[in-house]
Amino acid sequence: MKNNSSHQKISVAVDVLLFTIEDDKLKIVLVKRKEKPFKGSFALPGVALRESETLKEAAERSVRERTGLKNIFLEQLYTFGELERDPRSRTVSVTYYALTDPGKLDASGADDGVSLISVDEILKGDPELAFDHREIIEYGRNRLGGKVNYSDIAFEFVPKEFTLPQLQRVYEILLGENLYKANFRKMIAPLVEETGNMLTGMAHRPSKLYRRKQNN
Amino acid sequence: MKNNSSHQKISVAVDVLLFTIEDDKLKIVLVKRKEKPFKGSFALPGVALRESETLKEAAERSVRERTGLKNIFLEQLYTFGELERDPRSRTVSVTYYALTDPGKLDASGADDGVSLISVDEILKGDPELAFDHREIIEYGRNRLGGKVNYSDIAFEFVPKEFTLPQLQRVYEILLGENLYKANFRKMIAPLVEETGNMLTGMAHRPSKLYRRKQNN
DNA sequence: TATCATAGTACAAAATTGCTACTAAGTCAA
DNA sequence: TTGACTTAGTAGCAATTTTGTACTATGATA
Repeated sequence: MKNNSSHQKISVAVDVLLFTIEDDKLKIVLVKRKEKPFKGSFALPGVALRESETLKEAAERSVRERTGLKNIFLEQLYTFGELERDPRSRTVSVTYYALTDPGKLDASGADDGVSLISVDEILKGDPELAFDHREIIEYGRNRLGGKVNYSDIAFEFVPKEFTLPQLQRVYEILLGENLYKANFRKMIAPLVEETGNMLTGMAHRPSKLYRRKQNN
Repeated sequence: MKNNSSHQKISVAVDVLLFTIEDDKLKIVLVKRKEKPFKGSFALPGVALRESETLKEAAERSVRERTGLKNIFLEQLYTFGELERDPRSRTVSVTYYALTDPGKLDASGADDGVSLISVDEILKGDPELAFDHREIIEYGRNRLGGKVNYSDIAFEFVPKEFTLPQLQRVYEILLGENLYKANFRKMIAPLVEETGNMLTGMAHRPSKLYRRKQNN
């Protein structure tokens, strides 16, 4: 850590990958760029880091300015610093990933110009994104897949009260493979408790509603 | 990602946690600061990011300038951006961790002012480090512990030819717990192959030397 | 009221992990 | 030269976890 180069020409940006699951698909919030370069292309919501805010605060601001969401799950992902990432100037981008259930996102009153796009489609190349944002999303997608197994991130994608089939579907989408119902329930049982309510009106047998167990 | 703030007051540093295992202890390379602030304290080796280099290149440069080492294992750890990290100016520090076996480090002809310090001692608070470097090392130490189980980082701490007891010791130090010999060998067997050589002159039964299997 | 589709449970088979106890081999002291 | 010592390496069983199948339960719908 030195400060010998007194005139700094390197910009610091904070970009956010805001994931949610809707219609059984992993999706991400993108914004349509209104300026060059990549005018009209989709890009990750991001901000320039201010001197008076921490990295995480900048990430929270980015989410809030675009979607109105506050207090959602947010963790640092990776920092990208290739030379030609941004044609305007040398920019280092610290990325965060945020998770939310689609209900909160709908209710939050997001900007125009904010879209929810299927991550699978993006990774196939459609639509093409601005900057290196497709690669960033690919990296984030892989991280999510890894994190499912040794953390509780799956809960971030469902409402406070949820059914086990719902939660299992989240696991399956994040892992990209189907799970055995019986095994899934054994695994998840210590983490949840019944609310006493049922999810009815769905045709067929209704399922019990659970909530996340707090302590433990 | 915006560039509306044309005069950038935020510095970008790249700091490296260079770990090795020596005398059955996890150690880290620190340098003694020659300037204020924290003059005389130990700190992580770091550099200011140059406009013409990527983050990883800066990390490599930091390792090379201090220790002479090239081509060692290097991965990004985390980016620290609290407001008061550096009393001189707002500094975002992108950190990398590097791993090496102590043999390479000895042979590389490191600078004066470069020390190998026990990580356990540092985490206990002795010696006290400059900036927030103790917290960074704590974060890196935890990451190492987690990574052992689902990656091959342990191999980075041993020479090209190694014995299974040596490798097991590395696992034990990183995990902080003892492993059963028989299980360890079953787990590691698919990853290694015998070289045909033995490590002799050690008193007691000599052990076979192995190398890492390449493909697979 | 029977059928359908999904919710939820019981339980065996297979694989892995945890653990103990053994045999093997070189050094060193007598 | 030999036997004790200490570490290297292996065999194998017990306990647990994971994998998988097959069943029963329940409300909606026709």
